[in-house]
Amino acid sequence: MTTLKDIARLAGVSTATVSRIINGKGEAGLDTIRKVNKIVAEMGYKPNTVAKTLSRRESSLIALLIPNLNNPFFSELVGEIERAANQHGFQIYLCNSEDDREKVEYYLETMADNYVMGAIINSLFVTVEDLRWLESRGISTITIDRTQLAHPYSAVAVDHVHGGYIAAKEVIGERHHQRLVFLSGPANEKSSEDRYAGYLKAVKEADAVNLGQLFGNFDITSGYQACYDFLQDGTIIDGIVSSNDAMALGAIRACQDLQRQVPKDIRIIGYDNTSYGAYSIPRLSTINQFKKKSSDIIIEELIRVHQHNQKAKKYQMEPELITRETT
Amino acid sequence: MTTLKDIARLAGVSTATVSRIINGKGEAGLDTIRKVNKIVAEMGYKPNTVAKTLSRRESSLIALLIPNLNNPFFSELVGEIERAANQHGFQIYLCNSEDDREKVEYYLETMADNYVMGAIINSLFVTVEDLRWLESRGISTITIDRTQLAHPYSAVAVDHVHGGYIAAKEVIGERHHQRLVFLSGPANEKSSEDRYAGYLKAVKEADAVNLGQLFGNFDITSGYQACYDFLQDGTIIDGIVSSNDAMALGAIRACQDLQRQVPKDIRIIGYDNTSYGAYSIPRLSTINQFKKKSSDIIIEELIRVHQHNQKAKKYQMEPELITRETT
DNA sequence: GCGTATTCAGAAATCGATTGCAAGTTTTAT
DNA sequence: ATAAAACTTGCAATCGATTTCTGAATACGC
Repeated sequence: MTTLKDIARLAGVSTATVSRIINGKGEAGLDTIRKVNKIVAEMGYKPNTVAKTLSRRESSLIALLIPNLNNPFFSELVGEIERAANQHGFQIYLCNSEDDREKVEYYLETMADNYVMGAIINSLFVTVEDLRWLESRGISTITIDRTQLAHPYSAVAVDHVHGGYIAAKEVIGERHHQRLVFLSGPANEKSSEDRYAGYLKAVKEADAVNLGQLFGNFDITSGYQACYDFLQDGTIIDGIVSSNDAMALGAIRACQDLQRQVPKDIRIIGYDNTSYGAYSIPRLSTINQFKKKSSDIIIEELIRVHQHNQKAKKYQMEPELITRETT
Repeated sequence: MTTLKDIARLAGVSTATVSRIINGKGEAGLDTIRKVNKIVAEMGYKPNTVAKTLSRRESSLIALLIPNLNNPFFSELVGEIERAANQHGFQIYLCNSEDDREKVEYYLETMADNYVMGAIINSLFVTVEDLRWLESRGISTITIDRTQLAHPYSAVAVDHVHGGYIAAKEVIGERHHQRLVFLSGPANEKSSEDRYAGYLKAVKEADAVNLGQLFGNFDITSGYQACYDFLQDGTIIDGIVSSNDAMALGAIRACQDLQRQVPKDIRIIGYDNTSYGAYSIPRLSTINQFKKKSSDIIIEELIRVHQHNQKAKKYQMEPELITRETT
């Protein structure tokens, strides 16, 4: 492999000069620049990433900490973030926490070890102290959605209160005295609680009855279980507002198994707008979260804060109702 | 941060000695070992990953090249591989190629740049030359499934011919003169073609009629489209054998939209055993691929070949039929 | 023409490890 | 007791960049 040294030797200058020219830093004579650039091009020289990382104490990786990949919301998000990061010359360091504090700690450490430029955090098990620790290691952070944190760093979140509100309104429609349940994520999960707050507001406004929350962990099996257990004894309800699509899909299946028709007997709405909901039977109504747009914002925010040393911002995305067949 | 130098100074020995002790390499006096270890523990010293990578020209990353994350087969696989890699102290460098040759090239380069220890390859756009190039850069490779390559490196694959065979047999059952179509992945996709071969064998044995292949790209939308277009004009078929679960789910939805009952009019089987198929309406019969076991094998094979310099092996996994409601 | 400001470019330290070589010390064999 | 073998350990080079400091060369003002 060609190294900086080789280029320097061939151009008859020092490595310092070559480095400066390549990075467009500081000064250099016009003809020196031309000569060096020519040789760089001829040799197809590319700086060694690892050496660069070591000496700058910063890599071109962005850490992405998520609880799992089974939930299509996350897998789709990872894809979008990867794309957005790529456009700015960054790669993804995937950290799959499985909602396990030990794995979270492991990954926080390896993020620092690898001098990642920034970290995108989505985990129930990351504390404000963790974010501070990352900051102390020169790592910018941004939390996305589904976190329960109040912190001074960057954040992108959908307006979940509003999302829960429009979801519940869609399920209720013009009807009166509707009996509803809220299919929630893990207890203490902030975004889920926000949606629940919006749901409660809609319930109140519409003179409906809230039969409480069912708790799941965002995956399809947990949604199925929670609904099946709840409906098994014949409890009559009119609608289910779910905290995500996967659990809603599980809920549909549970209704089917218990001979409740969707949407005739029970109307159901999901949250996230993942591709599986678009082709389920019946097609799932849901709330869209603009994953693509959020991803661009996330990456740009990280770069903005890190490179230009500007202060962190909070972003709020407006959720959007997508009506399909389950409501 | 504590560095090797600090430890060396505190222990009153050279960095060389500390390095040797930490890595269990070569020789060291028993009391020196004890002393150094004590100080290492006291200071909570952890070697700098990047420096180590630079000097050893090998990192603790394993590259994972996949076409996308939308297909749950991949997202579930990524999760399993990540888990398996972690157990051996490796992390994942996620390379999402989007089946785009340019992105593949980009990632092959960055793999080398980052001195990844090994690469797990699943892409239609990687050539044998690419694998050779990786080898020349000291990167062990293993291809998984869905590749069209004959190469001398490691590989894990399900016996897709057999998988296609048992899938088709399940759809056909004991019936005669069945009219079937095969819902395929992209043309030239080896594993899909293998399954097709197995399918053809079963068709022949059972005296059934093959109406040909429909092509998709493994995502749910493409499965829906392909089936919808094919069935729209009233063509009568008895069964669909799909190359993956996502497309099968799309196919179910297409049948529903065209008033064909599943499994009464048309029986459908998927492939991969992803979680969405377990809760669809009707529940999807499928072929299981042992993602977890494969993931362990993949990581262990990479380590075996790389660290112990042993020759590459090929692994064949036997597929397993999972009967649910669509057949 | 001379002092000063500005450019340009190199030497050398640094980032934080690993490792080949050689020297010094201890063991073992005879 | 002594030569040879086997351990321990340190020096210094290396991995491949970045960056501070400094000196030389050039430009500029008057």
